[in-house]
Amino acid sequence: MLTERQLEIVLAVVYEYIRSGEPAGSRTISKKYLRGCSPATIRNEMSDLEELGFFSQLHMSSGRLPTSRAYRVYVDSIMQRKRQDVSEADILKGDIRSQKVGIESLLSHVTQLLGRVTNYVGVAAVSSLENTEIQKVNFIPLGGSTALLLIVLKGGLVHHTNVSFPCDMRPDTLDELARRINSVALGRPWSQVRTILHDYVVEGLEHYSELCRSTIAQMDTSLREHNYRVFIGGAKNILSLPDFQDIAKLQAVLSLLEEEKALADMVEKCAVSGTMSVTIGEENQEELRECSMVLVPAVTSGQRTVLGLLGPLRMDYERSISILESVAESLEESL
Amino acid sequence: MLTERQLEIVLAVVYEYIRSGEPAGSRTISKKYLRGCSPATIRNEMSDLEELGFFSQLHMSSGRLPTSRAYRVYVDSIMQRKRQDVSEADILKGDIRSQKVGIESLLSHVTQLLGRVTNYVGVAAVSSLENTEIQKVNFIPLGGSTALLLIVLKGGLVHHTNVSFPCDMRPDTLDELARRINSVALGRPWSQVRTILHDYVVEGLEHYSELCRSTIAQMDTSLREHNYRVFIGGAKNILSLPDFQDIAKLQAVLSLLEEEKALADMVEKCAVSGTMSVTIGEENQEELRECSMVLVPAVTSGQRTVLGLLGPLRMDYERSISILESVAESLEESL
DNA sequence: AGTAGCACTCGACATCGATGAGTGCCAGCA
DNA sequence: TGCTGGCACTCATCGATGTCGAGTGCTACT
Repeated sequence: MLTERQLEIVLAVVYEYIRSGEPAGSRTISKKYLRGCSPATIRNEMSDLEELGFFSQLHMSSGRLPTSRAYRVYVDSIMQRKRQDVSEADILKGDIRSQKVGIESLLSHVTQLLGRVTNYVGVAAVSSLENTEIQKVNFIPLGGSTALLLIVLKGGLVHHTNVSFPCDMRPDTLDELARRINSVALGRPWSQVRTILHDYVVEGLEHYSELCRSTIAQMDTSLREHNYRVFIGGAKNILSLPDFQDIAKLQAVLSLLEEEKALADMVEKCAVSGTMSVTIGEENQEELRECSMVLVPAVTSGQRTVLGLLGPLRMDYERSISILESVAESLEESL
Repeated sequence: MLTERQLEIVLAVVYEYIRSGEPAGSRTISKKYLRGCSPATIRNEMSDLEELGFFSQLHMSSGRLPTSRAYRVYVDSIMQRKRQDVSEADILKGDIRSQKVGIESLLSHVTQLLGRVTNYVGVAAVSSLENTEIQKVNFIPLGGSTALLLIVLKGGLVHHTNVSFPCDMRPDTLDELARRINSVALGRPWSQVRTILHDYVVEGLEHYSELCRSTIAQMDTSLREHNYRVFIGGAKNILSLPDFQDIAKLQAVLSLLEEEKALADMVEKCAVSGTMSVTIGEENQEELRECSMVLVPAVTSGQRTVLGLLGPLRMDYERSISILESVAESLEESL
């Protein structure tokens, strides 16, 4: 669809814009990247490419700004090239290996690290339930007909939520309920436990079956809302980027970062696909129109973990991807 | 120290600045607040007050900006006046009462609510340990010589941390250890448990005494770092305030919000004093030079809870205080 | 098809003057 | 002594104006 030369021009414009932060004109492209063509030729091609939706202009007679579509071409081309490792990778790995205090503080630390070295926003998420083996379920009576439900997952992740029962529960009733749920849940992921417990009535004891089902329903709604635990590190970093000097853009990004749900959705997609994902500008939802998000999955003892970087459209995709991959790698070693 | 008239002028300048966002000049003050005095008189007084450190000028011949010192006088004067309730208080109370899903999500919801109605940053913190009765202690083996330590506090707050032992532990050894710690800890706050378990050796069984002490030490360091669980809501709000159009200021605030430790320190002071605290501009640490923080303690079944608002120097102290107090009140009812 | 040249557009930047809010100071008045 | 009016001065803001340079579109030429 694109000629060889058109492709080169798109890549050059994107590259130059990422490098310098300023829209590239035909002269620059001709001098720096396509010495064989005169500026006038480039101009004609650029004009065509603008019609095709790869470039936009701030005003008649400014250089060309790449659109999301151009970035997409650029990123795809990066992905095909053999990736070289970043020199700083080793330092990062050392830093991560020296931390070993449980998955949650580790991930929180990693997001801050990612944010610091890239100057973008570091993101990490771990699936708190759906596909991770359950290690223990426990009820702590809170008085009256409510109790605290604790679920410990295999990697050491703890999920807790308040549940209420149709009637007051004595502590030993709760213990018995926990024992029954444990006998089913142990070593199984939630997705299985849910269906098994739903049919628990076959076991006989009507009373507990009923309680189990009600509890399961409450757990389920709570967990659907918080299926991923999301960590964010270094949101302040993007303030220093020239791309976010505009307060309105900042506001959009920050409001997204406070909406755990939206982030969880993006993470979910990456986790199920199991491959790196780069979503650029308009490919994202509303608030992230001006941003790109790079996400890489990490395989950690059965838990779905995802690391990511949120940066401006003109983020350094090549470096971001390298860093994320090497951090994900050392995370996998650590867990 | 200040004459009656000087005090009036200070209050008027602060009030006018909070209201309009622009430095007030002598003419305005004379016309709006001190009709009895001519602008010239006000000028002379203002000049004196500037020397005394209550005002500063952006440039020779701009109106006077109140300094932290002037805000302090203003806030002290507000506190003495009888406080009238805000009309929106009822709505807030209704909103809070309708939520009842455990302390953590409640606080998280409250911070967002505070942020939304005031356009400042809502803050909430709850002391996770030191002075709250412990309800249950539990170990979950994580394989090898490490385990997950779960501590459930009276209000339903869960604290968990990874602990490691000098040797591999069998699950039943861990259970026995938990049983022993529970027998001491149940119904007591951590501050007591710490000293009791430290002397646990008298009980006899050397092995467990040693394990207890080692565990205690690890819990202690972990808890010293995370003694308060801090919630933040609506950081995006301050972006729309004219006071934070300057990116540098924003950066300072955001970097503080990411530092849980610093916030915890402020909260701690408020919690132990048990009274409302307003810290203004320079009274705060470095990053908050341009901000004020209002904190109110809430008494919730033995747990130290603190609610707060972080806003610009010229925040509406009167309204902020009223809102915080009524929210704190309904929080106390809810728990 | 590719190139060179030329006119045109538009943002960035500096300059200039007018305006208006606000100050400091001084002399006069109760 | 304390207050007031008057006056000169300062400084930010705003709009008009002009210049500069980067970059384009178009046309004619090879």
